Amino acid sequence: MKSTRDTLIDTAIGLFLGKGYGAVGTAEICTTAKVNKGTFYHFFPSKSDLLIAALERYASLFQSAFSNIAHSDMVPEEKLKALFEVPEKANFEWRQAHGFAQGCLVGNMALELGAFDEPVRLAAQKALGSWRTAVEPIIDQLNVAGALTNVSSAKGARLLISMIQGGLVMAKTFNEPSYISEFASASVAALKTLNHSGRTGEQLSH
Amino acid sequence: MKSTRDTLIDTAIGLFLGKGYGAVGTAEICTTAKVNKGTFYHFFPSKSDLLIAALERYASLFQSAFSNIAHSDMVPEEKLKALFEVPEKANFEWRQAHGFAQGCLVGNMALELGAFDEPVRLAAQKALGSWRTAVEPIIDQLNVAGALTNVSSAKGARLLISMIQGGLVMAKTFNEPSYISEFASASVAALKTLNHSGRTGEQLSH
DNA sequence: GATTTAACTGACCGATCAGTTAAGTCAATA
DNA sequence: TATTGACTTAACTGATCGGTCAGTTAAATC
Repeated sequence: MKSTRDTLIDTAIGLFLGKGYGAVGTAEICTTAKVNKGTFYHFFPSKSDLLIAALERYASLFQSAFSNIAHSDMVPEEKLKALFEVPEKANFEWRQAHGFAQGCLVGNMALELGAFDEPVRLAAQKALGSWRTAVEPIIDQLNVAGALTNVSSAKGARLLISMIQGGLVMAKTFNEPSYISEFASASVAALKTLNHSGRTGEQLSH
Repeated sequence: MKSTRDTLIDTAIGLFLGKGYGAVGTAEICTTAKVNKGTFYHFFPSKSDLLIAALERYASLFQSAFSNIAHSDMVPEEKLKALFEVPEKANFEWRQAHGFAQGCLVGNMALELGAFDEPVRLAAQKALGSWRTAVEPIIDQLNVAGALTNVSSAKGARLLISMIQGGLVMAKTFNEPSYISEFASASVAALKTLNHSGRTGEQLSH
């Protein structure tokens, strides 16, 4: 049996994904999770703190998925495609169940609250950072395989996360999840433009 | 002297950009615009309708900027870079004034409300569509110049809008506007992967 | 100068908001 | 058996929400 705290977090992930933060009240969270108001505030000092816990769990879910891909036995180019397909699959399933694309909790919350709720912005920043880190090994593998030349793994991974987030915005706006991976195969060519021809061992500036 | 209606729209653009939709009340909009509650509802049937008017104005502002670039005398590759620099400049200026990156009203609202407020989602969809259309001539110019081979202008332009939106998510999350155009120069290479080698005059499938 | 119209006023409404309070349940421990 | 403290309950608070409404003002129209 899932703990009450975990139930609240999972309920929050679902509701915030579906209706955003502002449009979901604590009362709705409680009735959905079948928990009383006081129980909510026993576990979380505020609605905002629940959101941060939700962001952390959501982030670790996708971090695992990205990390599994990075350390799988696919060839690096296949890994890139698989990366884009993780959120795309989630959005297709969500649309099947709810009628619309969900986007990504981290991107959604960052755009809704990031400008004035600093703890939330930092949680989103940490989430995207963790995803970037999970993806970095793939850039290194492409460097080793010769597909790339000494591309900064941080910058290369950031390009991938940025492209995925761009696709998520398009997917949610057009209610079309396939926009997420539409340009997955274009990402390799984009990465190649980041090629760095400095001496081996030299500190990268990016 | 700006009309009361226009004042409300401009005020809404600023407030919704800064704090999102849910976190801004009609009372705050009215006091900021120095307008009474009743006056607000004389011009707009609801808060949501004001948002849609704000989205339309915001969209046309950037549509003009993109269109001007497309029809300027720059070489096509310079135009691509200039495209990314429009929102980047806006975000730098906003951060200078308010301490944080604003993102983009269209992307922000699409992610916050797009899942359950269909008119807003459609307004955002229309906005992104108008930007895509404004950008399409650049793809055609790259085709003519030989930098691209028969790339679908719709798909190419969508790649650009998608990459810009991705950069905007990164910029707002990390409060770092330079992330918007970080991969502008990588976009040409990405566009080239869309090259289509079908017979001339053949209907493109995308 | 009578009438109509759009612009505008500000008090007001019920609903809902996030969050609080205090009483009680119950399993683990002493 | 007594005590403890994590957990749960449900009624409650003051503030704020989006939106309404009866009425005022001033300029245009006849």
